[in-house]
Amino acid sequence: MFIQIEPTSDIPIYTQLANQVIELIARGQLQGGDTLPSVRALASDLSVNMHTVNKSYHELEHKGIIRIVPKSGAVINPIVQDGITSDNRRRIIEQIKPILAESLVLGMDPEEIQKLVSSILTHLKEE
Amino acid sequence: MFIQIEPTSDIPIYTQLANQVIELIARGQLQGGDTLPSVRALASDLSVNMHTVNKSYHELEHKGIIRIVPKSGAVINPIVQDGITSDNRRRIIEQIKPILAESLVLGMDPEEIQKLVSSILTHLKEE
DNA sequence: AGTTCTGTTATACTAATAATAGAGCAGTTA
DNA sequence: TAACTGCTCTATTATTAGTATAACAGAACT
Repeated sequence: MFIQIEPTSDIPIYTQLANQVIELIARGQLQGGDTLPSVRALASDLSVNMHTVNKSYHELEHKGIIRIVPKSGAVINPIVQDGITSDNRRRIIEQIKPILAESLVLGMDPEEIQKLVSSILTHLKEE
Repeated sequence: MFIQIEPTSDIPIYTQLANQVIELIARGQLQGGDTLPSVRALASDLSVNMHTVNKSYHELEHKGIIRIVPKSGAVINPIVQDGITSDNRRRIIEQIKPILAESLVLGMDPEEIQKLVSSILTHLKEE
């Protein structure tokens, strides 16, 4: 588990943690069926409070990315093959639209944005 | 000014406001040189506190999208033609990467994501 | 000139969130 | 059995979001 937290960031710790877990899954370094460390173990590892890790795991569960088995552990769900939920799709659009609008206003043209997205996607897929 | 605030949203009011101004600019409904309403006027219009609007304007100024002329008003900067700042580009990447990773993990393939981005971009440019 | 409007600043308060801390419960696992 | 697990409860601290009111000084307008 290669996770690094920046305590001084303006991004909440539990969000940083959830994002990095998602990236690890996208990269294939974590796969469906793999288990995440226990909240206590990871908290100790990152020098962070147990409840912060717990909140992060529940956020991942709420997004449908892991499932938490009480008294046992957190397991990563296999990547869905039959497309994305319409709910999740709506959430993605709501998140990405303001960023795309900002990119346009800051002087990027649509082609440049497409290239940037493509570059990030391939960079995520590879190691 | 067609701006609508959802007070119950989990997105802060000043962020909602800044995002909608950015979208208006991206759509061309607001152009470089146009002035934004005074903080008091817009606050009264949206039934929101003056300081909330003020914070929103300063966020837009910090992003380089408007400039605030003290004792006068807030003016929209012309869209930069000679590309985006490397700083702004880095900020965009940091914001968009976790969303793209989440899209992948939730079952979208890269082509589908590209199409979605393209669709949002054209939808922003029109009307 | 004088009034109004402007962004700005300061202070104060409430509510919600982020993060930490410690204790305990009950089921799982070795 | 003993250690570990997620979970819950309570508590505290710090920060943020939003509202509220007041005052200042420059700009704009009549």
